[in-house]
Amino acid sequence: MAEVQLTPTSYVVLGLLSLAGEATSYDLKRLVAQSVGYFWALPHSQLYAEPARLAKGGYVSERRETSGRRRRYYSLTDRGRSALEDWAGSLPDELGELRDPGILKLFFGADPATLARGQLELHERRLSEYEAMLASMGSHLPDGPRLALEAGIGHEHEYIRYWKELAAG
Amino acid sequence: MAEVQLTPTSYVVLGLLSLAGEATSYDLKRLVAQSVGYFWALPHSQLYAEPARLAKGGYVSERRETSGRRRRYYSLTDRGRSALEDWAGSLPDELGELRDPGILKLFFGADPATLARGQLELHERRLSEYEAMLASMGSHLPDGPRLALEAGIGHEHEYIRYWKELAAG
DNA sequence: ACCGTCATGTAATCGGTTACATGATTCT
DNA sequence: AGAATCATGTAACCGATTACATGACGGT
Repeated sequence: MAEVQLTPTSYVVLGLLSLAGEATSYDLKRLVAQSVGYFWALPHSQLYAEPARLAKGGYVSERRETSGRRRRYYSLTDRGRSALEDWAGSLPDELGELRDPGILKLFFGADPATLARGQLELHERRLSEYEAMLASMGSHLPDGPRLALEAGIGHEHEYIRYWKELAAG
Repeated sequence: MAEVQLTPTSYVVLGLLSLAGEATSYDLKRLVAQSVGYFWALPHSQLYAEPARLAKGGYVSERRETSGRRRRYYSLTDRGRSALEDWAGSLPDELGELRDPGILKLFFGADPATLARGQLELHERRLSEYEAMLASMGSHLPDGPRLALEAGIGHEHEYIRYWKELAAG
């Protein structure tokens, strides 16, 4: 059982497995797209590579179909579940960064008004999507995912406030 | 002159060189720490590797001291300046992601109130830093950097509003 | 039958992170 | 003189991105 480093990607996989039970990489891909993906996306190739890595470390177990597609089904081991709980139960060591491509361009000389109008449109569209998600599934969403979605909505409001001011100027 | 892919890291380097003129990797390291670093950090090793990469692509030129420390001084070439302008002048193709470690933990089961109190403290500290920066250098900051800083401040306010609500619950 | 999209992966490359290393200054 | 920090890099590993590839299935 090799030593594998647990990255945020690892916890996304562990977390989704804890919600979904047994899942294939393709299942994970769809789950990401429908849930965390809106604020923490992963390319599907990672969802093939990462469970394999986690299996090496003993955090997940693999069961493989013997016929047909021979799909690999992954599920949490005790070790995996406990790693996930430790992680979720501890305070983050550091804050995230804004890392917004639009703000980076602004920093290095983009024209504020032009940029702002473009960004505004994108953020308004995204806010609508988030609000549609909340309206449609909000009530039967677990607390964590719902609160995370509300965080996303809050930040979209802030982006819109910000770019609107610049779009005017 | 090899084909090198221009990443956000590349544009940070190009952008800083356009502001600073000639600079060494160490100069870039200090510049990042005092400017973009607060919303888009880079490890110092990247500030050694990336200018070398950019030189291969003809975006920057290198001049090396012949005595003493034999420092490498980099500066923009015409190609580099024009790549930077093209980039800054075009609209970002896609929006950034929130990618906040705290929100990720929240999504996967962290206790909201406990987490919120921790995050709140960190964000309040960070907000103070940003406001101190704005107060001290705000007036003689170029538009781009100042607007970027204001974006950071706006998002910190939003984080504080958000976590405060959860900290109470 | 055929075509498109779904489903399921693998391979290659490369940027990024982490760790290591060491000469020069500055402070005590 | 010694310690600590500044300054300046290099090396190794590895996670992430991009591209390639192909069998299954559902609809026309």
